Parts: sequence; C-alpha cells; structure tokens
Amino acid sequence: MTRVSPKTLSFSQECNDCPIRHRAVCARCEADELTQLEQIKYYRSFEAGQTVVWAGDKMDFVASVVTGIATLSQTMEDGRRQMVGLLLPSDFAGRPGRETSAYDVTAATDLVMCCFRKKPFEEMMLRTPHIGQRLLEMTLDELDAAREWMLLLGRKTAREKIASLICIIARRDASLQLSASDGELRFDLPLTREAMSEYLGLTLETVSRQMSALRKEGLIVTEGKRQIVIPDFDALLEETGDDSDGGFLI
Amino acid sequence: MTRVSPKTLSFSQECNDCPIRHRAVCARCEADELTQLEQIKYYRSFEAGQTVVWAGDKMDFVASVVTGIATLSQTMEDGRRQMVGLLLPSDFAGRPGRETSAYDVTAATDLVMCCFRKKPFEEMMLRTPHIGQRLLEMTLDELDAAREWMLLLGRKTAREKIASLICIIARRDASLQLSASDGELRFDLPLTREAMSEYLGLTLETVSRQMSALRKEGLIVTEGKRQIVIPDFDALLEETGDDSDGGFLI
DNA sequence: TTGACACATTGATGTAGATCAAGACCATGA
DNA sequence: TCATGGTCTTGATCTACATCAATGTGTCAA
Repeated sequence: MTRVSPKTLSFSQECNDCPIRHRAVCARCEADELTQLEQIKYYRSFEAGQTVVWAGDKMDFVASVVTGIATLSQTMEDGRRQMVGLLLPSDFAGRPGRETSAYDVTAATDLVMCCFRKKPFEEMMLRTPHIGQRLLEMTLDELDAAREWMLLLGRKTAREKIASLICIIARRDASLQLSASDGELRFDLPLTREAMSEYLGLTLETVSRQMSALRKEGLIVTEGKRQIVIPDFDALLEETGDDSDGGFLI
Repeated sequence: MTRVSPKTLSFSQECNDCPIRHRAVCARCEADELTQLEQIKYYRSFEAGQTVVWAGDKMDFVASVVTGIATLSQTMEDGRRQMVGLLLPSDFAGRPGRETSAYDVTAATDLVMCCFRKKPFEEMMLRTPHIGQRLLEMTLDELDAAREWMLLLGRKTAREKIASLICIIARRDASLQLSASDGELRFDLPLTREAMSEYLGLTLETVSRQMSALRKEGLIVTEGKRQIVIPDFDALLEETGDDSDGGFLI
C-alpha cells in the first residue's frame, strides 16, 4: 500500500510558496492577480526553536511554509502545552479577519515562510472569489485533520499515538519520495521527543519508551538521531488503531 | 462577568434555520437568492438517540440545526468512540464537495434540521460569493473550537474537562437567556453521562464522579436529572484551567 | 581533550482515571 | 402493584501513563 497523498505532494513539488498554491491549483488565476500576489509577498526565515509569533500578539500577515516545519501550540497558565497544528511545506498559517494570533507559532526546524501582508491579501480575496473558495477547501481539510487528531488525543493508547504520528508524517512529508522503494519508507522525523509529546498529549519520557518498544519489535528502525525507516508500512498502520482502509483525511 | 457570545445568541434569535444565517448576517443577500434558498430547503426531524447518517454513508445534503442538539462522532474498530463535533441550534453540518459523511451524525436530543440538497446549494455558493465567505468564516470558527477542544483532550484533568464542558454549554446554549439573573445561570444539560464522556475522552463513571464532586463543593447545583444551576459562573471558570481572560473562541 | 549543553534513554515509584461490579433512581406500562 | 429497562451513582481494584531521578550520547567550542 504505502499510500501517499498525491495532492499534497504535487503541490509541494510545483509551488509551495503561495498561500493558495495558485500555480498548481488555479487554472483560472489571471496574470494580473498573480502579479499582484508576487508584489505583496516577502520571505522570512527562522532558526529551529525560534518563535514566529506568540499567542495574543499582533499578526498582520498570512503565510505559507516554504521549507521546514512550523507548529501551532496552546499553553495553559501553569505551562502545560498542547500542539494544535503542524505545518509542513505548502501549508497555510494565519486567519483572514483576525488581528492577533490565537496560538504560539514556532519553528520546529529551520524554517522559511512566504508571507503576505494581511490587508492586501484580504482585498485580493474579495476581488477573486475562487481564492476564497480554495481557502475554504483548505480550511475544511484542516478541520478534518483536527478531528482525526481529537480521536487520537481522546481515545488512543500511547503506543497507538506514536504509531499514528509516524504514519502521518511519513504520509505527508514530501522527502519520503526519495526512497519509497520496495515497500520500505525512509524519511526524517523532524520533531524532538518533546515536540512529539506536545503533539500527542503525552510526556517526553513516554514517547521515548514507546519509540524504543516499536524499535525493539522491528516496526521502525532509527538511523542516526532523526532518520527513520519503516520496513513495513502496513505493519505499522496496524498499530495505529485506525480502520485499515482508513480514509485519506490527512 | 458571565460572558455570553452575543454573536451566537443573536443568530439563534433571528434566524436559525438557514445554513449561512443570511437573514441575520448578510445584508447583501438579494431577494432572488433568498427565494431560491427557500425553494430547495426542507426539514427533517429525529428522536433523541436516532442516527442522522453513519460515517461513510452517502450524504447528499447540507443542513443546519433548528432545534435540539446533534453530535459528530468517530468510532474505532473496537468500539472506542470520540465525539468531534457538537451542533447546537444554528450550527452547520455537512461539507460542500464531499459525497459521504466522514462522521456519525447523531441526535443527542429530539432534533429538527433544516436541509438543503447539496447540488443546488453548491451551485448557489458559486453564484453568490459572500455565502462562500460566510461559510469560510464559520469553518474557521469551528477550527478554532476544535483546537480548543484538542487542548482539553490532550492536557486537562477530568475535573477541568467537566468544568470546561459545562461552561462551554452554558455559554452557547441559547436557553440560558431565560434566567441569566443575578450572576446565576440556569440551563439544560442536554447530554447523557455517556455523551459527555464521549465528548471529553473519559469514561461515564469518571464523568459521574466528577459531577458529584463539583456538586458537593457547591460549584454546580443539579435540579432534576438534567437541569443545572451555576451559582457563580466565575468560580466554575476557575476550575477549567483556562486563562481567566480566556478569549472568545467558542 | 575536555567541558558544556541539548537531547534521548532507562529505571523506580506514584497516581489519575479505567475497569469491574453492585445498587439506586425513575419512568413506563402490564 | 410490581416488573422492566434505561440512566446514574458509588465502591473496590487495577493499570497505563506521569513523575522524579539518574545516566547516556552527540555536537560544538575553547
């Protein structure tokens, strides 16, 4: 099987620095609009660990990830943290029509984002309806992903959570194309144990223990610190608790 | 304090049987479009406990809740269930551009929904862009709610989960208007213990125990089976673990 | 080469919430 | 009046994961 979302992949191959991926998606995009988008866009780089914006801070731009990984997190007063969004290349951040960020946005790895000042972007959305339609589609996808994530957080065991996360990243991470040979998947797991624990609603120790367990059972192989090999993707899928035909929502 | 979302309330007062709440929201709605909407809409009623659609089933309509409460749930192969959506009057269900339902949709109470066949609805969306814009706005709100919910599922204690759920319903349930006098809130908790446990990622026994605890401490008072009185809303908010100025996301 | 630091692993122990089990409460209907 | 079934409560016990603590590993810089 080793299914990979063709959609995500094709986007990131063709154009991943446009918030609505217009070159890949919108045949109807007119040259004028394209040019306007080009004019208002700019790039920002962050080092791994840096914060892009804090929850509550002013955020006068929308952006999409060009390279690297960004996370959205919520923090409680006493410091408990829960990741609520994971942005891979070509994913979109920022909410039109809101002044401040509702979440901490953090660079999980070195990160380049393609930004658009919010005002002109919103004006352009009004002028070109299909951009709004594309944004609606993307938001609905994110909502589905969030709901999948809720099932994980509310009902899965630690082991199932880890297996699920690895499968999710394997499916989404474009770099896996590099060696999707003979049923074996090799890719970077670009998150620290701590980031994984924030994603999964676990402690970092539990993440480490469950990773070790999967390793001992041969379901995953680790090479170096972050490189992961999945010898048999279907076997790992079995451990996620998901329906074996499990949709395509992420 | 006892803050109540003015937005939700005004919608449900003025027009809660329109999926995009156009009468309340869209000054720009033209008579023609209104008439068209009226023509393609129809009503469906369900008894408490009935299933509206199963996950994977064909769903050729979109709908909004008129009265009652509907839930969206996901089920794992072994029967573990997690609620991923709670629809109160005026909330929207169904995804334009998808053939089948991704979730079980269930009537938590007796329920009336206002439905629109999907095809004509989608066509109308294309003709009138601001309906799509409104839908985007609503979807973004839902995404925010889902992320709040993820924090609850991943990081809150059982006690905090219960307190949060009660506050969420108190804020959203329009019926609370009836007696929002002198800081005391009285309203129906329209969910069984089991439904609450599916919402919160707990067992029904834990829900029951924590409800009893809050009752013994005087944070809530129960009258009959489902009627709840919150003598001091702020005191209950303290127990949710949320920031005391905690945004307005639901 | 040696700290120093960030990150990961592993062990020992504690505990919140799950699980299993027994009743209580309350409506409905014979 | 008493059964019946659905919902809720409460108790006893178990366990998955958290917590606390020590140690290991790789990288960088002096």
